[in-house]
Amino acid sequence: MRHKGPIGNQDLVKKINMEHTIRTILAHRPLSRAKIASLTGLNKMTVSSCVDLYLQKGIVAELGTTGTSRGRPPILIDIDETGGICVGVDVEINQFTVLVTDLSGKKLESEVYPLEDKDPLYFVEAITRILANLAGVHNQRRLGIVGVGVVIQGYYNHNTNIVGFSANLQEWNGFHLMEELSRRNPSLLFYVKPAPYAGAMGEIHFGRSRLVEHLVYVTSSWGMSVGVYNKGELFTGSTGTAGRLGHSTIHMNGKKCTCGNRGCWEMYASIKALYQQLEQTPQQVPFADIVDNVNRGDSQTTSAVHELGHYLGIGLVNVINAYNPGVICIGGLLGLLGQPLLNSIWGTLRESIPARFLEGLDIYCSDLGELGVAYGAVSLVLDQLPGTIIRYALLEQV
Amino acid sequence: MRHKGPIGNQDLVKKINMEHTIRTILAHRPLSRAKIASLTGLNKMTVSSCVDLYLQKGIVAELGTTGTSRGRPPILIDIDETGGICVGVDVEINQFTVLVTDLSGKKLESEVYPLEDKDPLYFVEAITRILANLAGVHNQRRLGIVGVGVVIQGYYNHNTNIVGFSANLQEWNGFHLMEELSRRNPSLLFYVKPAPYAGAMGEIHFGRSRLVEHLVYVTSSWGMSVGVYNKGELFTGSTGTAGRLGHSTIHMNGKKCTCGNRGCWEMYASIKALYQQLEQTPQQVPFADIVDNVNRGDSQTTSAVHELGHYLGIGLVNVINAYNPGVICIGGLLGLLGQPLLNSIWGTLRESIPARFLEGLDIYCSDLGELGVAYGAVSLVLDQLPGTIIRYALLEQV
DNA sequence: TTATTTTGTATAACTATTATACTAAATTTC
DNA sequence: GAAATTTAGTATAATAGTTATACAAAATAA
Repeated sequence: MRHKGPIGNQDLVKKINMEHTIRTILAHRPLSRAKIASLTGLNKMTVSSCVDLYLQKGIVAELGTTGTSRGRPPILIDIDETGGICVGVDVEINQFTVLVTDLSGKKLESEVYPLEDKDPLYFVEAITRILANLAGVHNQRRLGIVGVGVVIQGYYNHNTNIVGFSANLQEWNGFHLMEELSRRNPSLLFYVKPAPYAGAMGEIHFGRSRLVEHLVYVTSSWGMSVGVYNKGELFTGSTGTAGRLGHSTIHMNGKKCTCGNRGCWEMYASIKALYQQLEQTPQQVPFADIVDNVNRGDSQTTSAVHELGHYLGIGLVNVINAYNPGVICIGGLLGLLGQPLLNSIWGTLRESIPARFLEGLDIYCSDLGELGVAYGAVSLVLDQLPGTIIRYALLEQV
Repeated sequence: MRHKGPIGNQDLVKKINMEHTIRTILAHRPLSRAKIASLTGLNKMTVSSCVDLYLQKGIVAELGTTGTSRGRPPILIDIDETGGICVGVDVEINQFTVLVTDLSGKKLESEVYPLEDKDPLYFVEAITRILANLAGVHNQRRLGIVGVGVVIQGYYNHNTNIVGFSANLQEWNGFHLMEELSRRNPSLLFYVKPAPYAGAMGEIHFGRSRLVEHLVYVTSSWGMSVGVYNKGELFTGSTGTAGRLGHSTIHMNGKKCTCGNRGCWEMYASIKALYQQLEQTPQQVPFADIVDNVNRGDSQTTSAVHELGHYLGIGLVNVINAYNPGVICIGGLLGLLGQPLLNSIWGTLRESIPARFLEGLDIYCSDLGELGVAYGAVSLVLDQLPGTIIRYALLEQV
């Protein structure tokens, strides 16, 4: 059992510096070689050699000079964002959404497909056809499909690559999703994550939390869960179920939950709980109407949302104590409730946690909108993009 | 704001391979050069050159040959565990314990000192004298004091290096501990962590969890808190208060807590709660007597411990959902309650979490005994030992 | 005694970084 | 308007750690 991490040699050195270079370009583009050198601390020549490699492979391009300051004008380098596409797939109960972006994350197209059959193999076959079609349409792009992020209902065991437990799509339980996807699409890279994890990653790449190191993403569509982003990566726990807080106990003698436990957070603070409080169903009152009612100031809805925020706040006490995040993002349908919900949450937090533990904490509602989860799926690809690019650039032959 | 991680050059390569070498020696000592090469994947010559450097500096030594298999007998290499000392300091309310070990973590000596003055400067002056004395006593050791782990009451902000909040030693709140320690001991490396974090690290280095990747350490001496170890490092959160679960809500309309919140876990599952349940105080009945009573089967104590385990279990539901650990270790005084407590915990867990989320989970009571926290302090030093050794070995001049 | 096996070293080739010197191309100054 | 200055980028040779090859050392097996 050998010690972790690659061994040190020239290949590793090259890889590391190629990574510094591409990450810096991605973060500050467009950029001159000189600027890359000063930002990374790399030697000018090292930067030139890395950039040359990327240029050769057509991954970056020279944009020409811009004469702003004095001295020889810099040649701006930029990634060719049209050189490949990212695919994000959000699998819901009755449908799945496919979002296609360029390498900068800019949306190119999105489409919703029905999930006609709950059998996961149906999905695998369907997405395989869609991906084959996308590969054809975008075949002039040098890098093709750089990765496919798949956001699933339920948990995902990253050790076994098996769908762990999906309350909404029971047929998927125990399915070897990665294996089936990879077998049918051997040239493609897949990244599978549960929705709250992808939500967290989405906020880091597309939301208000670009440079954040510690974020917790809270989401409820019907049940509830959270995703934890910590110092550059998702906190998954040993088998991929970290953040299953919908079933954490906030009221030990409270309402009986479907999971068998009592007083689960999602019995009080989920969309499900909100509908119960309103004595309505989504069939009777679509969630958009509830949002409208809150924004209009409807008293019954407002008070229900206030109560929801109170219970959300109680659970967030536990989130804050458990993870000590710098930022909490409320996503999913919950996030659409906006400021009224936040006000209520803060009221409860201030009563429940000494102020020193709330200092600097930012809580906001996601503003990624309807495609939020699909953007989360794309962010799984973007997160690995530097590695993908480097591997391509360092290939011996094209 | 430049991208994280060092840039790639030959120095880095050397450092990486020196690290592979020393970590492999530490993990499998004693070891031949050939074995190091095969374990690490490094080239034989690379291993030879790294080992030579360590030999030159006297950090490792050749033990001579052992002719087991056929072929030329290997020369065994081992670290000189007497080449330096680790110091661990456990600061409690009225006293502090200093544990001295060799580089393998073997205890050399330990001593308890009274904390005569609550002013943190008193402690700083006292430990400075003790360290100066230790440095003198062990001055024949090449590396001297390789590090000092300090375990404090309360939290510690790793960004500001200020003691965050200490309920038991209020005088320490806001104290620049690291600065004061380093100013007086400029040649020493200090590692400061709250007790539950050090507890977790101690289990990884000294306890039953050597190769564990995901561990949560739960401790109560009076209040409660947890430390989370995740994939090689402590999970601290953004400001170092992650794991403050003693004040997480398990009963939202429950007992009023000193923190202002209601239904905090530690109102039900801490040593404090146990004494309240027993209507006793530690002055009347030392904790050791409670442990004796449980082991003797005293009915009142047994039922109180059973209840404690039930409440612990409820909070552990939240721990399991939040962190998805592979191992939970019960430490501090709580851990002394042993199997009766574990039985009660498991009873509650099985009622509260579907079995699939408990699969493979190991829960045990720490068996590190009285010096457990002090060993945790030493483990903070051992955790950084490879880095310390490498820095020393790569120094230009001695 | 010889062949084989395994350990460890010596040597030269390889390659990415790096320091130095240099060219390129702009603005500022005189 | 020419010269000086400043900044960007390249060319070249030096440096240094890994690595492949060959080889020496020291044991067992045949």
